Amino acid sequence: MSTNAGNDGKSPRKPITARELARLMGVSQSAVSRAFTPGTSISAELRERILRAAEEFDYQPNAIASMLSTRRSNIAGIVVSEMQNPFYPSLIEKLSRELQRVGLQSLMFNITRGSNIEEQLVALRKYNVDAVVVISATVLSGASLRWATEGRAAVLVNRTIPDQTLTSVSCDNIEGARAIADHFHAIGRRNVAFVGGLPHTSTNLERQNAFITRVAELGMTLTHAISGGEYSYEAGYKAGMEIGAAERTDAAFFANDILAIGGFDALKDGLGLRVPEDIAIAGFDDVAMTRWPRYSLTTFRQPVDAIVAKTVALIMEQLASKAYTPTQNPLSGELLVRHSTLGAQALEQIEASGQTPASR
Amino acid sequence: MSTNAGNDGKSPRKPITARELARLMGVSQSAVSRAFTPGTSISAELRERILRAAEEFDYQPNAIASMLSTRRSNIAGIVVSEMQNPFYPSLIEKLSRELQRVGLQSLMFNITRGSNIEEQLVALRKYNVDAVVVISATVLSGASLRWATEGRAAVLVNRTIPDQTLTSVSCDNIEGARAIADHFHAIGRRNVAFVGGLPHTSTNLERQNAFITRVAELGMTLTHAISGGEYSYEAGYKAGMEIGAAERTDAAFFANDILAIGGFDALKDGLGLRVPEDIAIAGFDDVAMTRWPRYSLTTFRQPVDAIVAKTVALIMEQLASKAYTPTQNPLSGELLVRHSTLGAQALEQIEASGQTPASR
DNA sequence: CTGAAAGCGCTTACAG
DNA sequence: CTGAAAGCGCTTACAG
Repeated sequence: MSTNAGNDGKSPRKPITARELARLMGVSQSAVSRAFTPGTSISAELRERILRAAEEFDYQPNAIASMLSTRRSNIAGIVVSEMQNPFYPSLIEKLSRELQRVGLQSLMFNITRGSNIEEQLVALRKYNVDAVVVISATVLSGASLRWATEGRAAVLVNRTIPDQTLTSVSCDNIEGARAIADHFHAIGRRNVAFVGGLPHTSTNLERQNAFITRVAELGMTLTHAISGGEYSYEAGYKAGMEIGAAERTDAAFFANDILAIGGFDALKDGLGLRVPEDIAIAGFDDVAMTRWPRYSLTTFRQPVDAIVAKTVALIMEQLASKAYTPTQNPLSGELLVRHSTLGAQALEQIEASGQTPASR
Repeated sequence: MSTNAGNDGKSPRKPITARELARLMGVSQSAVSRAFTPGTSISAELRERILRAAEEFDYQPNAIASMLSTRRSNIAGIVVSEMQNPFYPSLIEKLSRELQRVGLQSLMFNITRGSNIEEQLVALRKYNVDAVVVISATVLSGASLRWATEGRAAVLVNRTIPDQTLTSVSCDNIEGARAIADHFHAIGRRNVAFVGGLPHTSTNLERQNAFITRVAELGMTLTHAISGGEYSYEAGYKAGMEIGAAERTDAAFFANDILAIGGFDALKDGLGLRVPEDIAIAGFDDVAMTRWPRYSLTTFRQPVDAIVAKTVALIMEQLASKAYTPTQNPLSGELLVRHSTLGAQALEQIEASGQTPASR
């Protein structure tokens, strides 16, 4: 790091190149390049000398040039859309951190709904990203996804495409939704409701189908199956008002935590019901808000760290091999039982007997 | 978009280059390049012909090569750190959208606290980003920021460095904190508390100083000045318990909404106080949660759209001129009075008389 | 281990 | 308006 007196913003000073550094040192430009590339044939001594000089002259290899030579950009494109759900920012942050660790910088591609989506995806190809991670339940068709990711490592996170021609990693939604249904049954509830989020997304469909199926298997009654239309507090609130108005439902599963929290407020504050005595409420994801004492929401925790780790591992694998077979990777989560489905006393009993998931 | 039968993931097929397309068409490679560069001298007819052929052969200019030639990456690095605060994901999303609109793709750099920060910043230089936007209250020193942004357009969002040698755009924290103090005074409160977040950050310091100063000017008593240590629900909750225990305070200003919501829950649920009758609560930012009926939190709205627009405008300006003078750009926000400081009746009265900010 | 040279795929003066 | 050619700053066979 060198100071640069007189630089008032934009650089008047061009960074030094490998060739210039080489000339300065009386070595070849190839040597400079090799000094910065691990595993190349260069004596430890020369490398040392070059790295020291580089430090002194503030030289750094130009990544753009090296991308052009190697046809490797070391960039991962992360395709995201709606970030309303607090689950995603934290997932993205962890993912980008892990990618950075294996040498991939994250280029974010924000897909705006509505506008021409394919046009937005061309950037992925233009920038020659080595890998793409699609974290987005949005309206991208399987065809455009295949086109955009063609020739590069690609993983879909928390979404799948029907023909499964692309690798995906996700929370096991079926396991989760069944666990919630089982839990409702175990605490004696028999009239249950389901509230969905963004229709036509795989997360939503899987949670809905698995829940409804399990409810039937257990002989419980499905009082409502409402589509919120989106994963939002407002949609959850509205659905909560609808469910509470009918007075029969004693447990409600919302397809994600934000919906559930909206529903919670509607049922408790909006309608004056007691949670969980009158109605038990469960969500999905385990976002930070669920742990607020006010909510203490029972939810199914998505295994975020495992999702991130698996995603990165699959990317590296694909990057290393020329041909691979797409795989689907549902990862196990964990049911977290909290106050919104169990009163404090019941929770304590269960915890004391050590037979249930922690409530943290 | 062409199908590519037999591609099972990684491409066996190299994308076509400008030279190949040129040969195919019997034109020069320069012509192909010009066809894709607006404002270059090429006949409309030739351009048309080339663009059609490009479509047919699925040709797209290689952005990496063009970066090397033009020494323009068309990439903006966005330096972010903690995304706990829901204010930031939405800011980042909008920013990246707007940057995309002016032709800059966003490369996200996640700075992890603790680990070597300068090392993390070298990527900004290696990737030759044209612009950098630092959205982060984190521990980056002015010196490392100057080094990392040297020679490129740079804007700090919601943070400043002491010597003001870098351009910054932020919400006018002083205006906001004063407005809150004035509002507390106007509704008859006289014993007020302040709760801060991340110490040593400019947002926190400005809000704190302006609030405390204004409180003194108005002759109110400052009962507490607590540092939460971080911008989190938990810190707010803890501070709320502390403030409520003393029984004197009738209004509390939390340096951001997340803190305020934690404080709200502590004061209302934890201690059984009435909000706003016993204690009025105000936050800062206007995140979505503040509009939840449960909270209806009075807050100072950051002008997010204006912040994004100004940031992008400044970036473009810097990109266009060789030398520029760093400027500080505090942008006006808006006080949103909601139920956490005014009872429903008072709110209605005020709204009817049309003399106050909307509560939306 | 080291260097000279070709090449990655564009852009852009320079001629015509 | 169009083309031939140099050059952006690296990497990497190829010789030695």
